[in-house]
Amino acid sequence: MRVTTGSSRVRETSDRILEEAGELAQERGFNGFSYADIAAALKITKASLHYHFATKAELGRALIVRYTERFQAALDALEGTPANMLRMYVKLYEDVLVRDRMCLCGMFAAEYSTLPGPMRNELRRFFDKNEAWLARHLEQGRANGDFQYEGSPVEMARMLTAGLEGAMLLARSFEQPERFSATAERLLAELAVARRRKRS
Amino acid sequence: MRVTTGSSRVRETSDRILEEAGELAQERGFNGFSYADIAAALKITKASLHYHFATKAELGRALIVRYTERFQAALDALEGTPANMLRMYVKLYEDVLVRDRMCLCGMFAAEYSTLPGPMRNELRRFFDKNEAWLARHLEQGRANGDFQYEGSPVEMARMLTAGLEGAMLLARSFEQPERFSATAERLLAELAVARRRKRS
DNA sequence: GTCTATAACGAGATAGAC
DNA sequence: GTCTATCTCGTTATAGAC
Repeated sequence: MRVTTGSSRVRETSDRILEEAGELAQERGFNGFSYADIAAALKITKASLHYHFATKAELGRALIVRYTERFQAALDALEGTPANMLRMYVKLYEDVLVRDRMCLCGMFAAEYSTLPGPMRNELRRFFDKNEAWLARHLEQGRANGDFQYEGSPVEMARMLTAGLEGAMLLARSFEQPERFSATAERLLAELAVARRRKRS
Repeated sequence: MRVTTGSSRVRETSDRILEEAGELAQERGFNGFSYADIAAALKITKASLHYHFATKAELGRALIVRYTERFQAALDALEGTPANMLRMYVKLYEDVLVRDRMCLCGMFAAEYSTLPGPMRNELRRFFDKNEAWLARHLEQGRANGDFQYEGSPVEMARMLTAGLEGAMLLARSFEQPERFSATAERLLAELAVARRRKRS
């Protein structure tokens, strides 16, 4: 069994496949890229791809698992007050968008009805993890005075996720990443973060 | 030239094509259905479809135009106070979702990078019209006391659209339409509608 | 306006040599 | 683990008869 660290210089082929497929999926969606696209980019054959990921459904599932792991790792690395952590959370989305990509899972969510079952389940796990992280910090933020809002933290977490995913969708359609930032700011303002900042 | 009214009993073939294609597109996306699907549903041949819509890009564009017209007509039919009109606006989205469909344009927005140019332009027109309607009534609502919010009506309109489109995406992925309603309620609450209702 | 027939291509996937 | 070669099927689109 090989040790796989994030800093390994020579990447396994399967890693390079996931990397390339991930980029294509975030740009065009699961139904918007093919094995031929990946093969051309990596200069290997389609047959070789099938050695690593027998079916596209399997590849798709691996993409979500990997994306979820990385996202979770990024969240775990965040530190600071709840208000600042929320700002950094939004920044994670922005970093994706400026590269002309969508959140992988937001993309797949749109294609939900055409996705194979295993991918659907993995997709929900991503959003569940997101919701849990957000709800936790929204709750802490309300407790320590960073936030002021009505309703449950979970409800608010779902509103934020919906707003951010939707804003990415629209910003991309207008090819104006600024639109995302503007809407994200307003969403955070609803938590009374910005509102209190203006009054301080 | 034939008069086309909404109540005509015998529909033109091109109308029936748009109807069926529209349903397929709202369920599976533009890249998720084929001429074969439409042909099978309408029991005509693929070749006949091409007589009415020479290319799929043309069909796609017609779908957006039609959807935009119908949506605009539905908006124009709304009456009442700004607060009530907003509630009915949300209801329009809900009606789509309970039939296991997405907003056609929210769906296409996700596929934006794979859409032909003419479809992209038409897509933006839909969202522009939406934004204009929302901004107008958000402004009136703030003037007459229905709403309380900071920032410009356009900013708020964009936040609402993003939130509603995103909420549809997520509700469908969890196969829980209630999720949409809950998030929509919270979004409206941010306009201080529900908040004041609770306190009255 | 609808049909049959078919072209031309790209998709996911497999067999089997190296 | 990667290759060549091939299969099978689905896709958009067209030609031409009726």
